Amino acid sequence: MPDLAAPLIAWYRENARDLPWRQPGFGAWGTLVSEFMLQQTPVARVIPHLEGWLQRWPTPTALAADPPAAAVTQWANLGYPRRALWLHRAAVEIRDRHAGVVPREVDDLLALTGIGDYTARAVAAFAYGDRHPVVDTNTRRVLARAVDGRSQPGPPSKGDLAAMAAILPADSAEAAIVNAAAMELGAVVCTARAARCDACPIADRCAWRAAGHPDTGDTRRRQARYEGSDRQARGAVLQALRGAVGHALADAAVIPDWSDPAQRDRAIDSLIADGLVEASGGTLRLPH
DNA sequence: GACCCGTGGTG
DNA sequence: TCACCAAGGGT
Repeated sequence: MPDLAAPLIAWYRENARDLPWRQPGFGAWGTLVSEFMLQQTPVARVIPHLEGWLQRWPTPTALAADPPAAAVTQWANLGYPRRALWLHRAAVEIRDRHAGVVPREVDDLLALTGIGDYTARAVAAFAYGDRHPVVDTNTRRVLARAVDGRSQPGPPSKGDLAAMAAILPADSAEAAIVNAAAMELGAVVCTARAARCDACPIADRCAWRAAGHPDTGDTRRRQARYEGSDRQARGAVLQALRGAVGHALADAAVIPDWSDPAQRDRAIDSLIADGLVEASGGTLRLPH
């Protein structure tokens, strides 16, 4: 396999975007919060929310001292509000199990609520500088193209970590840069729709480009339609409860005019099951 | 491994 | 317009 690390590092040093979590001394808690927010939410939408969150809760212990409702409200419209709940749970776990310090070991990070293969290694590599493969959707696409000669990656698998580990330099600081560079390249150059191969630092050693950019098919599952979905109903319920800041709402007063009453009830039940909503005495509120 | 989970920008 | 896409993770 051609050396991908060296050109990636050189390109990243010249072209990396100036993002908040890349500031020196941003800290492991800041990194952890940003990674939670970045799970399936675009960078541009995360940035405006990050500073306010960290100002309100500068440490895991500070967040853990407030009720989950505060986290879900502060989360605002970032989407997938379960992440706010899980981030709060992770903060409690960090306080109780790690004396309020974001752990450094991947296994300890993986044991926290809401942290999986990507986020655990992102924190260990970017906040603590340790040598781990970090694989997100951008990296998977870059590797699928450059190494496998495919237009899109296959389904996520454990093999993704090994594939990334195979191109990491021995030095841990350089390895962290290669991880970040692969993500960055996928985000701004080797994008899902129209790859800008003219601006790519590894175009001369890209298997996909060498093969003439074949369309090798797309195994990804189609995202379900949002309009009319249960997710939309859940979102509407939660938005109503967020607006009620703290106090409970009568069950019947929550999105009363929803076109599908059965779907409304189903949404509320599933939110209760997730722990995002509390029901008591015919009223609903965010969890305390 | 399949399916579920929000929200908004974009080509 | 509308399907696609986004620094994933839990069940």
